[in-house]
Amino acid sequence: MSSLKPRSHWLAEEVANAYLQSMGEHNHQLHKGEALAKEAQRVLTEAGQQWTDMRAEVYAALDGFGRPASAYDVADAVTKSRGKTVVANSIYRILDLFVASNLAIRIESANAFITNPHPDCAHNCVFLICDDCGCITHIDDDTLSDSVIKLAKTSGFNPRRPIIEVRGTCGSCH
Amino acid sequence: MSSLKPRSHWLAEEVANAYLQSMGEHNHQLHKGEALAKEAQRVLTEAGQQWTDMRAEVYAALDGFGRPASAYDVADAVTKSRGKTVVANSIYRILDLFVASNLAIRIESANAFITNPHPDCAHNCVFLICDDCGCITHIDDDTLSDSVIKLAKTSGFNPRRPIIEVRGTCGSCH
DNA sequence: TGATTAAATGATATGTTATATCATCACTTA
DNA sequence: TAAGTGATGATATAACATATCATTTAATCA
Repeated sequence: MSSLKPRSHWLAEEVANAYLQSMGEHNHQLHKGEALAKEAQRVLTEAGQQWTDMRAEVYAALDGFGRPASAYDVADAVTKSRGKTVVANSIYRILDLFVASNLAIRIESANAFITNPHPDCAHNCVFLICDDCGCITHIDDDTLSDSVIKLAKTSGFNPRRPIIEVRGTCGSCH
Repeated sequence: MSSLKPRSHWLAEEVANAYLQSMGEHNHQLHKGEALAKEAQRVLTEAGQQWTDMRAEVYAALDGFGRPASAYDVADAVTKSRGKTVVANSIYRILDLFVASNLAIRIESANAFITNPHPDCAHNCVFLICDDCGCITHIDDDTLSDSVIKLAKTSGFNPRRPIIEVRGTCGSCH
C-alpha cells in the first residue's frame, strides 16, 4: 500500500520543526513577484543550495500561475520558456527541493503546488481553494494550526505537518 | 489544468451543507465492524441507493483495511474475495458513491479512503495519519472545523469542504 | 590550470492514481 | 415482452509520481 508512505516532496524535518514551535507575534513579510523570487533565492542559497537557471525558471513558472499548478503544468510552462522539452521528473526534483526548503507548498487536495509567499518564515497557513476559478487564498492565522497541533499532541500523536485546506467558492465566484 | 477541478468523488452538496451548519452537542454513535456496515447500509438505502452485493463487498474490503486504502488496494481485495478480477473503475464508482453519501471519507494527503465511523451524522473530523505504520486516528472535535469554516467565511469565501489532516507518527511509533 | 569529485540535469522507463466511454446485465414497469 | 433504468464489466487513456542510470556543469584542490 504505497499510499501510506509520506511523499518524498514533503517539508524537510528541520523546517517542519520550526513550524511546530509556538510562534507568537512577529513582523513577517509577504513578498510578491520579483521581490518574492529574490527572497526565495536568498532563502535557498542560505540553505546551502544553488539557485540555478533551471530552478529560477521553475520558480518563475510556478509563481506565474498564481494558483496551484501541477508538476506537469510547470513542465509545460518551462518547456515553452526554454524552447526545449523538460520532463516531469526534472520538475518534481526541483519542486521537491522547493517544498523541503519552504519555497513552495503542496496543496494536497489538488495534487498541486504554489509558491510560498513567505519563504523566510514558518507558517502553517490555511488555504482556501476555489472550485470554480481555481484561485487560492492563504490565511496566515497560526492560532488555528496551533490548535490542530495541540489537539494532535493531546491524542498522543507526534505531529509533523498539519494540513488545513478548505474547498469551496471564492468571493468572485458566488 | 485538471488539478483545480474538484474531484468527482467529493461529498455531495446536500451532505456537505449539513456539515457546514453549526452542529452543537448531540449523542452520536461510533460504530464498528458489523454494526458499522449495517449502519452504512441503512444510511445508503435511506438515501435511495441500493446496497448491492458488490457495494457490500467494497465496503467490507475498505473497512477491513482499518487504515487508508487506495482504490487499487480495494480492487485487489475485492478481486480476491470475489475470485474474479474487479478493476479500479468499478471500485472508484462505488467509492465515489460512498464518499458522496458520507459512508466513506477521502484522505487527501494519502490519495486514499477510509470508512466513516459515523455515516449517520455530519462531522468534519481531524485525521491523524502515521507516516510509519499508516494507522489513522480520527478526532470528532467539531470546534476546530467550525473555526476553519468561520475563518473562511470571514475572508468572503464560501466553504464547502474543510480538510484537516495531520501527518506525523502515532503513539506506538515514536 | 587541469584533474577529481560532487551536484544538477537529461533521458528513459515504469509505477500509481483517476476518469471516460461504451457494452452488457438485471430489475422494474407498462 | 418490450422499454427504460440503474449497476456493473471491459477497455482505453489521462494525470500524477518515482526510480535509475547517463551526461553535463560546478566546486574543490593538487
